[in-house]
Amino acid sequence: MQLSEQEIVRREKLAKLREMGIDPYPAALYPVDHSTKQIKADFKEGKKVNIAGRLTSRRIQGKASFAEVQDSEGRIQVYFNRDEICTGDDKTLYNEVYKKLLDIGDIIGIEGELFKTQVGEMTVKVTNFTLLTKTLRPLPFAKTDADGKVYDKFDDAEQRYRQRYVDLVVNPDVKNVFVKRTKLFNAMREFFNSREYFEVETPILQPIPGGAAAKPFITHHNSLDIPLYMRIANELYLKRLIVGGFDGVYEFSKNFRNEGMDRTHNPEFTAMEIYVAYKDYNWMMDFTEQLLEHCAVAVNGTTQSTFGDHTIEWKAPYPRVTMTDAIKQFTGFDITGKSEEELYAFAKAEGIEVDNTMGKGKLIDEIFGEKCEGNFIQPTFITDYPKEMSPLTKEHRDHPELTERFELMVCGKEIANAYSELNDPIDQRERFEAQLALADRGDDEAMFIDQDFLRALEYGMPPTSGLGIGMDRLIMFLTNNPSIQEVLFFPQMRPEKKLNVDLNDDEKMVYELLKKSGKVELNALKSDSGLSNKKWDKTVKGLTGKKVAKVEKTDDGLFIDLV
RNA sequence: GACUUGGUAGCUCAGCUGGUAGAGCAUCACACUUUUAAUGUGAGGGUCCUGGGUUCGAACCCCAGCCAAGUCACCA
Repeated sequence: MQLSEQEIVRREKLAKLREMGIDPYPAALYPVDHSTKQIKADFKEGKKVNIAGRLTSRRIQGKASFAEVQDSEGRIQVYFNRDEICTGDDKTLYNEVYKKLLDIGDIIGIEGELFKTQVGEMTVKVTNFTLLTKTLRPLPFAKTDADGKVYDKFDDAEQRYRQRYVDLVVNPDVKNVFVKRTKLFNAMREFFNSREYFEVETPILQPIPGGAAAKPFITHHNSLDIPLYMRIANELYLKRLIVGGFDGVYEFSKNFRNEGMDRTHNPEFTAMEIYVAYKDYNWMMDFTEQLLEHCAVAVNGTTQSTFGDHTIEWKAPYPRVTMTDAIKQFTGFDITGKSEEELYAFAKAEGIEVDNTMGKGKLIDEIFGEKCEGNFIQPTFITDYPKEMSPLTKEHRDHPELTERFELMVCGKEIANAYSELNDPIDQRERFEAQLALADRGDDEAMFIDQDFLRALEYGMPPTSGLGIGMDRLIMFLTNNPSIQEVLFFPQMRPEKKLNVDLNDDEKMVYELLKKSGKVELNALKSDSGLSNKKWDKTVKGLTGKKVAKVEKTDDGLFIDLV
């Protein structure tokens, strides 16, 4: 393994500590009794505290030193004074251990008492300290000047995502996004639980991937010797539970879709789905806007949030616009009663990319997606989707071509999708069959037929309304992050390629020559090798870099030898 | 999948027309008892993403590839 200079220095310090009888990774608990936040909130001069955290900066001035310690809630300044820490004649703990063997990033425990410096900074005067964990790699803490300007912020997206642990340690704003994420989940649970809806878990490995139109990941179960799919949605399982007699069930479900990745799509993502018996989609719209107002306040303390240039107002109620009206509003075209041919011709004329695998529903969806979707910035319910696009949704009570479905649009993106759930088992079977016909026509996302789900419906599901919310997207809007990777702890990345430590062919050849010759003058070996200047240079650098050979400069010239 | 941009020290970045690889912070050494981007002096630290090519000579030019970000396409 190639170590940088700083890593080598830290390993040497580690060994030195052990020689001195200091365990750099002690087993015993450290009796923390204050967080940095508690100290600042309830500051009393002279109060004794025990804190623990990482050393994030140091300002050493001879016999005294200021440093900062960061725990999970923030930072506080600590003051190390040689004669306070080392009351006797032996000044080793300060001079050696603190000044020379500790590094920025190390995790230490501090026993001390509170005071304010001449400048008024709340500070812990250290009376004793304990090394709790030595860190072997330098952590890239940023520095902030008096004007609040940040220097050397660790902000390369690739490095931050690949090493999220580093990102979290050094970028408090990043950590805050994830704190808010969890607040969002907690707020939703609280909202549902207070209404006595029941949190459940349903299978992630499914024999039939249902409940959405998407490409699944496929895996294989060895004992059963069958293919299994990772779920693309949990809808059909939750509805089975409504059949089973629960009045309201919900689940935060990790879903998996084997599709493209970009700043709004990760192969695994989290949805929340809730189903409530004896309700319809009108009720669900009221419920949704109350839910989101509640969540916005729980996360940000206010009903408003900022996303890019937009200020989003989450306060209920939200406007409700039918899809037909939305299309009429933005294109002037009335889709009511139009045939597939007429819709196709209109889409074509508007310059929308369409092809003949598309049925009526998909054409309407394309027109809406192209011409309308992006215009809805403030939370808006778009209602009454075409039947063909909604195979799990009850037919609209007044318009047989439409369904009782809504999507909630925010900043031109869908964040929620809800129906009056289709509970007519015969209609449901026909809708699945229509999906099969679409699949035959070339739509590779059309749904499979889930016979067991149909059997469940045949036993009778009460009228039910269901809602799905894309949790990742919602938290993006609530934390002003345009990229899904910023709201996932560990977004999917291509694996890092491992460095090749084996010798390549040229290096092997030179290695053999060197083995025969022993220590030899550099240029002589170069001509023996027959390599070009560039290849020679690469090869020798490769060998020395891998600690196989070494180059020495003496008065007689440059020599190379095996290590 | 297409296009654009980027990949140089632990971090953030500079690097001219192709001519010995730079800065700040970090690290190391010395000084320094209330600092706060501490300060002063000195030192060390590099697979310039990888592999080819052009050239006397490549971080830089050319070709191929890898990784990422952004835009678009596809897609909830």
